[in-house]
Amino acid sequence: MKSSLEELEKELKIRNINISYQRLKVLECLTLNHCHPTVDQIFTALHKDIPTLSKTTVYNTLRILVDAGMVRVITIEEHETRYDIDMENHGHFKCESCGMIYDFSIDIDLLTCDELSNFEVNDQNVYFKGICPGCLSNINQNK
Amino acid sequence: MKSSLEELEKELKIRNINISYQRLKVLECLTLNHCHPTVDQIFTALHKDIPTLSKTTVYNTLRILVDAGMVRVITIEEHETRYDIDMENHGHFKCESCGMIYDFSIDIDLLTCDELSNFEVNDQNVYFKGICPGCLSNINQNK
DNA sequence: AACAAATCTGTAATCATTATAAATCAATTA
DNA sequence: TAATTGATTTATAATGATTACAGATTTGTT
Repeated sequence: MKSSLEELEKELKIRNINISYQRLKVLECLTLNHCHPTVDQIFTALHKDIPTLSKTTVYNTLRILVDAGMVRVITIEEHETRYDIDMENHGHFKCESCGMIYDFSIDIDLLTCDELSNFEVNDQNVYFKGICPGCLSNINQNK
Repeated sequence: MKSSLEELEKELKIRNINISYQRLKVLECLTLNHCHPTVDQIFTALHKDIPTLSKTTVYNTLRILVDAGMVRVITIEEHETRYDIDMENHGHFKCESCGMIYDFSIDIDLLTCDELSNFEVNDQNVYFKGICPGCLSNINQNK
């Protein structure tokens, strides 16, 4: 897993994205916390280190990273856009009780769908919702 | 497939939703056009028959239907909420060229995911994006 | 140091959705 | 039929995330 600032710089250079402190920090934020943050969460996290940071910069940077294929957009819920630096194919589960988002692996069989054999598939998203084990046991304890 | 207004009335009664002309028409619109319409598309389609219709009513009705489990929300794209009356488990493919949304069947294997064995899964959405066969052939012809 | 190009910032504008309150409608009773 | 009650619909205003934009700042180059 790539994590150091130097490696992130390389990743940007490969994709012809100019380097800036803000861009590196947004990338670092996504890399360190694989928590699928929202724009607000990224902004709040970085604002401590970069008091002058503008939310517009966070939006702009994320658009650049998404367009370059380094980051994917997650829209499990209406009005809750999140960002994920893990481009490997995987599913997202959102707990409707605590709001936490979990990654899970998905079967390659899903990809080989006869019906779509004549389609060019560029992007795949699998979103589940429900209750996570932690919240399930809390609910049971309070009974 | 249920389609007549009478059958839609029954469906509403079963779920303890009071019947109104607007509610029936929204339901009918979703039933006749399995095109996963947006709020605007529903509003525009019904406005011809119901000139007094308010967009707020469309929003309110859809919320009631979704809460009752008769309709599901589709959020393939940010800022493009669509509604689907087909509650059977299936995937959605959106063509990035023509914007059309296609249904496709998904494998039951997807559901039996070991990692999520301790999770309570209440909702599953599979969203693909790419280019549909029609747009692919257009692109090839124009080469 | 000066210049040009890119990036960042802050504010204003946009647009879908939600909140709210008054108007309308439907059903019931007198 | 008229009055009453409750639910639904409507129109408008408010909200909030995102985008547009223009000026300020930074960076790299000569």
